[in-house]
Amino acid sequence: MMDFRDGEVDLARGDVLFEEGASLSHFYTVLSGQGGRYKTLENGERQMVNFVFPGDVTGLSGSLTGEAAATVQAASPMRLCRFRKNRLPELFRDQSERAYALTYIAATEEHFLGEIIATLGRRTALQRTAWALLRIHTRLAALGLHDADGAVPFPYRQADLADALGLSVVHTNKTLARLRDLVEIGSGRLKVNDHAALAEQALTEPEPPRVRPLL
Amino acid sequence: MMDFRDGEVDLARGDVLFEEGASLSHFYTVLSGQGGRYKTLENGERQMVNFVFPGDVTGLSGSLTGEAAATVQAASPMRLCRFRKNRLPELFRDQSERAYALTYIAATEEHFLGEIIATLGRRTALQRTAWALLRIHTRLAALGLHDADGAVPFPYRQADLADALGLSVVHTNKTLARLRDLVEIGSGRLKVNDHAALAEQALTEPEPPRVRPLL
DNA sequence: CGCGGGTTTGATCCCAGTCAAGTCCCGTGG
DNA sequence: CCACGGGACTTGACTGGGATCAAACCCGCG
Repeated sequence: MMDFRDGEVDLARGDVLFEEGASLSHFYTVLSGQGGRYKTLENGERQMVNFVFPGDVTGLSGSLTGEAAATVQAASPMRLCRFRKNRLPELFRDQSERAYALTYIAATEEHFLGEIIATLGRRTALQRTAWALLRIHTRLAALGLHDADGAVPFPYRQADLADALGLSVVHTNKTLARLRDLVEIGSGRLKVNDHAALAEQALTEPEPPRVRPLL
Repeated sequence: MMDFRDGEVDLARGDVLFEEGASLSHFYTVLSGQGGRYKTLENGERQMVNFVFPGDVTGLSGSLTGEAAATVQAASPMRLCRFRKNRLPELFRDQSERAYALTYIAATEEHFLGEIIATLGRRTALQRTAWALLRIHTRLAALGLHDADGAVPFPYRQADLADALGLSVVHTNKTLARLRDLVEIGSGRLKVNDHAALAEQALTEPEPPRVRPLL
């Protein structure tokens, strides 16, 4: 019935959607493009909390708690659909299925974050890297974003990967070097040559990709 | 109006509420006691995803996605209130404010997890430890669980802390030793002697404790 | 008194961080 | 057309924080 959309937003690579600590009057779903969600520590270092892919909802928790937990930045040109925060109670009242879907998404997010925590806390650089590349590839492929040879768009720089994995850029590079015949990264694409071998490096089953329902 | 509660659950120290991977027919709120939410990796190591304190909701994401993301285990005797998963749509339909509150809680959880990720990814052992102790103390104190000298219940073992911080038990111990005049841990209690100094070690402002609304 | 779980401490090792040079690639301007 | 400059990626040498291994130690309990 009612349409809660409130316009679309276009971002260029490097544009910031919102900053950590900002109070948000909107939240968003990603229509296309990829980005990252960062926290910045006192000393200026960054930690990427998660990648932002098409279909993801972002800024919801920031809308609800009144303060964005992290900065969202585009890694490629992005297009997002915008929703007004203050119509959220209305949505919950009038469209409970959609509200349910929204909560489902938040719950799924939590699930992912748990895996990231386990990875950062307990896995070696090689395992983390293999795991992350596999996850990224699987999720994007599940969204249908792969081309004929199974390569998916990958606009991130090694520094971004390092921020995500909790590693230094130098060591990230050296680790990627060790995976070079399993994985090809270049000109904005990521291609996995040997899924099984990569999974073995990650030392964890691929665990089917859990596509999220769109809002 | 309608009451969605479906009984209470009592756990003894060490009891498992549910295991990672289980499909949950219920979710819970914690009435009293403390626990931990763990993931177990292939190699048998554990990573604590977060601590479970009174007022927390747990198992919600597991209910929604059909599979618990982690194991919840009691670190002290616990009492929980149980809710049926399959009445959730009903709740969303008939009591939108409560549904909203539930989503709010999930969002807050996400916020916390983001901080944990940043800590695991970028901070040193000393920073992590100080940060965690400070967080724990602040949250429990905000719940009113402190006694006259400001000590809060702390049923966790050093091994639990190590699992939470992504450190080895040995190194956790050595790090705690370095904090010994700032913090007293013993006989199930945690007391912070010098808040400011601890915060300095954590290298991050305490950031007021964000009490969560009960369901 | 002996046993077992948790804590403490020391010695040694190694993974990943840091520092320091390149190299490669591309866009800009002379 | 080529020289220059800057950003990302590589690679090597060295260092250090935290893991691992190995012993005690310290209870509370049967």
